[in-house]
Amino acid sequence: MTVRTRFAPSPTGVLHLGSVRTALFCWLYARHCGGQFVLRIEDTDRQRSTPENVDAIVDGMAWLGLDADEGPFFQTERFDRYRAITEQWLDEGKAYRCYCTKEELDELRAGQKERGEKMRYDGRCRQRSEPCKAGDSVVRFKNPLDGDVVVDDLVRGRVVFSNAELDDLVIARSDGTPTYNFSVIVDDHDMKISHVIRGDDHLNNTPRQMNLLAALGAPPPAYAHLPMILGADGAKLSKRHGAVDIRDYREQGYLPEAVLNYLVRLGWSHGDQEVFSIEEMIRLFDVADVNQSASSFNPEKLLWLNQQHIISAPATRLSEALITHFEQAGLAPQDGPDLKDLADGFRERAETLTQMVSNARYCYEDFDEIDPKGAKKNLRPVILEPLKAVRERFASLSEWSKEAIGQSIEEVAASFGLNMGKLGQPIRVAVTGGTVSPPIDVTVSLVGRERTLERLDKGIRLIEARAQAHEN
RNA sequence: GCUCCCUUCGUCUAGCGGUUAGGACGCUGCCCUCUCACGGCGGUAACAGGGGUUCGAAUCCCCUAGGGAGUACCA
Repeated sequence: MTVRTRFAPSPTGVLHLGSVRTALFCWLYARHCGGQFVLRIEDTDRQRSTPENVDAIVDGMAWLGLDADEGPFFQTERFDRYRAITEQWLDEGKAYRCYCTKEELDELRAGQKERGEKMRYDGRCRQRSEPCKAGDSVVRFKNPLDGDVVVDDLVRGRVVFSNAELDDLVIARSDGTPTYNFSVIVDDHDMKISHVIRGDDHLNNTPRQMNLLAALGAPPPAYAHLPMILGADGAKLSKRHGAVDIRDYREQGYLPEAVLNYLVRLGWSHGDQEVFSIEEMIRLFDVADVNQSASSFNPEKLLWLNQQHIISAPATRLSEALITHFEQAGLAPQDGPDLKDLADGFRERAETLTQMVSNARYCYEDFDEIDPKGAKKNLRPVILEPLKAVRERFASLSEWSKEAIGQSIEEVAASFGLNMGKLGQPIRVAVTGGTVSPPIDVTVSLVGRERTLERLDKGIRLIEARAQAHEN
């Protein structure tokens, strides 16, 4: 049997961390098994579905690299198919029209609630024989009255539901459109889905769907219900924690492989391993290894993983991802060093790509002012002559390389009886305007000769002015 | 209310009858060091509670508590 999984989001919201985790597990399992992954947009709720949300889903999946083998399919394009089955079931007596009004149903539920009973439709229209003329009607499925439905869940184990707990659910609204549980099973069957991998919140729907599938004469797929992801405070994932558009993570400088790596470790593990490449995830992941308890979103760990992936990513990969962040920062890559060199110089000190760009700003743009504290501490008269000497050495270097630069600094420092720290930090402050940067040889080489000389001159003038002010 | 699911350090997790309960994030001490990082070596901190079963329970069973989901003409 070939494994076919599907990710079936509803475009009533954007693609967020929770839905991405579900998508990831579906995708990984399909890839792991050499099967297919299909994307299906469940847009039967026409009031709340929007084209913007469809874009958010499709774009988000593309950024993450969660490519579908089939789809996206849209349920709104399959209404004829659902209607045909509804009609057939009506003919076969597997479903019936229900004319109950909203008021009638509210009253029914209120009474049940008062008596402490389970709130459920009592099937009062089941026996109605005459094609009751008046008003709107919905179509309800005749759920079996007794017996059990057994779900052999891949992560949950065996879960048994009693049909007595289930009621006759609506499968077609009064406007003729299908409802969720119904369209899902028709599609899963038509699309030959072998494994339904979805959020825990659907476990309760599963017995209903299995009954529906049985009415269709279709064997049920394998089910795997994933534990939910909660917010950092243990409450339901909301805008406060991470239920934001997944594309925001791209904007904030996260690498998709880091996001996926973070997510795969929520509910799944492989020994002590924390960092996984996409290939490793595919090779090692199995839905049977997923655990059963909900987990909380931890932004710090995501950040750490992002840095780990930044550190290990090929420079070309980073340079491509960096471009959009330059635009965001109002910087032009051609105004400074090659992005690959930049990435190599800065990768160890950036948790995000946006951080990297902001840390490297002085490589692409001049700064107005030197950090006052750094200047006060490092640009002092004692360092004036060494700085001048370094400036001259830099000016006469035949080759502008990290090695040549480093050697120059070392030699000048030695000739003045200084250690690296005494000379390196003043250079850093003069050249970057701040006290933090990559190793000084790397920094200087990235800033470039022209800028370095200008900035050293500026620093030298500053010290001279200071010395003079001191004398007066 | 009813049905279903879940419960190991603050967080993510390992564990699948016998372990000094392991790893990771975070926090923290030290080392490395031209700054900041990265990295290395340590530290902090957990089996929700109560009953069983067993020679022996984090591991198996039951109860309680807590958390979550569903109970729609939402998905």
